[in-house]
Amino acid sequence: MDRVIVVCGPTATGKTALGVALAKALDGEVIGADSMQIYRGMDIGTAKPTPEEMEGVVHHMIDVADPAEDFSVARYVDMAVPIVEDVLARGKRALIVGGTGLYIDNLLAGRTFAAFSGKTRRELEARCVEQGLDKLYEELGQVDPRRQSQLHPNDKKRILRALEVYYETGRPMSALDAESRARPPRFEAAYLVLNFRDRADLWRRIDRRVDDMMAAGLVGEVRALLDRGIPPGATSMQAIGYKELAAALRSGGDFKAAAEEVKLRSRQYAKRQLSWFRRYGGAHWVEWDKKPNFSTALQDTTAFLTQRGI
RNA sequence: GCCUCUGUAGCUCAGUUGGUAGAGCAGAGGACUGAAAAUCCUCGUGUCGUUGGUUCGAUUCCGACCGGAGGCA
Repeated sequence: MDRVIVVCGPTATGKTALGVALAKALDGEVIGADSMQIYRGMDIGTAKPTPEEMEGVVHHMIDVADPAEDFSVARYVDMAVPIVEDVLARGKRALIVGGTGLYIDNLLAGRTFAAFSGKTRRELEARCVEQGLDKLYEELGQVDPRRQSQLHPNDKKRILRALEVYYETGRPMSALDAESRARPPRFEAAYLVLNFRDRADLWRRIDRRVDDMMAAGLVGEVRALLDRGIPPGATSMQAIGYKELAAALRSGGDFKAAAEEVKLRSRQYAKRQLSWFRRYGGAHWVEWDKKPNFSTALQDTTAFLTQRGI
């Protein structure tokens, strides 16, 4: 079984830098696991690694989609699996680096995805407006009671998705899930989770990073996207930093207030990421004290990986 | 200086015809297998500004005082 190294953690904890340091130390390549860094032209707001920050380490799964197209976990897995396989086949270490837990989990799990048209989802959206979510929740109870029982009646997004999967594949989503769970994972992984010991330090780091992004011209980056006609409903425009500034640009509003909003949303996002990563059993946590110390972290993490036979 | 309004959860406020109070936001925790930087769920005791008075009982009524806002001078 091929072993892969996952470097994850909430936003602004230094995943990029540690990933690069580990890649250099272990002769590895980085495979990004970030749902927003995949979009071209979204650099500042996604804290995408610059060529200098990459320090010559090969990075995959960054800048692989246009902000106008809708990306998804399915496409991520389709693209990333062959890349990881290729990296390993060349005898290199594969470092999965990013903060999108869903992408990480699906890359490692044995799940495969059929292509969807998008038509079914649009129809379901329309029906949801006409008939109401309750009706669709009921309908899900008919076609996939097991999935329905896992979902809260208010969880519109997942209810629609479950129905979409059923109508597109002809099979209940819960059955597909069960199959993928039963399958062995594609890659065995060692998990490194980065965090700050004191939450206040993480908050400070996030605030400062947003200020830096504003100073680096985030507003201009968002304006360029809007000028290109990227619709507000695009998946890429769900990104924190982009949706708030796009709203401010449209209303001729206050960028300072928008930046504060971005800080707030980023903190809330970091909290959600933590609750995802806390589930990873056997993960090695790197907890920064005040600020990251990459040289000790490098020693510490390589020792952990060696001990795990990686 | 006088008059009016106002002071309730970290913030913005609601409310109690006198029996010690509740929303939104923030915060905390959780979920999460085809949009995920998305989406969803759970969690609300705070000298009701301070201090006297009336009352069996006051955050609620009355007085004084201390903040804040506005008006008149």
